[in-house]
Amino acid sequence: MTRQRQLIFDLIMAAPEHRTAEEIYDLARAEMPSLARGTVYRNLGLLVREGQIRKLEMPDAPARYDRERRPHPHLVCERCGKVEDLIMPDGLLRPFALELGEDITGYDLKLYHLCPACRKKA
Amino acid sequence: MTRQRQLIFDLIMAAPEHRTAEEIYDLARAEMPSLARGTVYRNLGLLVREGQIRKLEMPDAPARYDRERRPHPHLVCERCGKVEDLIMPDGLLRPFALELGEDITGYDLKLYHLCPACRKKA
DNA sequence: CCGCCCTTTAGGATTCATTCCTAATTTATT
DNA sequence: AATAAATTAGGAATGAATCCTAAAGGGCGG
Repeated sequence: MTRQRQLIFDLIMAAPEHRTAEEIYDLARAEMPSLARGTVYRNLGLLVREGQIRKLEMPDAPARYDRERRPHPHLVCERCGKVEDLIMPDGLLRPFALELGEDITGYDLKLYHLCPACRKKA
Repeated sequence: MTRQRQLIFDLIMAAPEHRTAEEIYDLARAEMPSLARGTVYRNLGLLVREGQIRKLEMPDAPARYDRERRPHPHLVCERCGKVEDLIMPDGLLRPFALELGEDITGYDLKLYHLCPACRKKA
C-alpha cells in the first residue's frame, strides 16, 4: 500500500460525495503536490477491481466514485448531475431476476429527477 | 429532412441492434461515401433530442443507439457488451417512485449477465 | 422555376477524459 | 542492507465526441 493509494482511498472514504477522478486529483494534490494524474486513475481502477469502491459512469460526464460498496441505485439530478445514494430494501431485483432466470450478476439503476436546488431555479 | 439524416435514421430503424455511432457511420458510408463522421454524431444527437431514438451510455465503451422509444431496461453482457432490450410490464419502478415522491423524470436500468456465447467460452 | 436565406454538410482541427509509456523511485522481501 | 518487484511522475498517446469554417443544399415566396 503506497502513500499515494492510501491518500486516494482515504479521500473517498472520508465523505459521501461522488467525486470525479479530477476532483480527487485536486483534493489529493493539496496534500501531495507531486501526485500524478495517472496515479489517481490507476489507483481508482485498482480499488474498483478490488471491490473497495465503486465506479459510477455518468451520462456525458466524467465517471464518479462511490465509497458505498453495497449494490444500490442512484438518484441523479438531470440538470446539475448531483448524485445521491439510494440504499433501499434488498431484493429489489427479485422481479427482474425471476423473469430472467436468476443469472443476473449485477445491475446499475439510475433514477433521474430535479434536485431541490435546480427545481428552485426552474 | 436531409438525405444524410434520413439515411442515419433508416439504418437505426431497420434493425434491433444497438449500434455505436462509429458502426452507423460505417454502414451509412457504404451508401453515401462522402458522409462525414461529424454529421453522424450531430444527427444522432438531434434524433435523440427529438425523442425519435434513444441514446444508451455504455460503461467504458462508446454510446449505443436504440430504436425502441418506450422507456425500458437493458440486459447487457458484462463480457462482450452485447445489449438486449427488456420490454417488461410497466410499473416495475412504482416502488421507487412511491418512495421518492413521484418526481422521477426517467430512469436507466442495466442488468448485467453473461450472454450465452460468452458463457460457453468461460 | 428563380433567388434568397437559413440550415446542413464535409473535412478537419480540437477537446476532454482516460490510458499508456518509460526511466526513476519506492516498497517489500530476505 | 541488498535485491527484486511494484509503483510512481511526467508527459505523450488514444479515442469518443464536439466544434469550426467555408461551401452546398433545400425550401418558400414570388
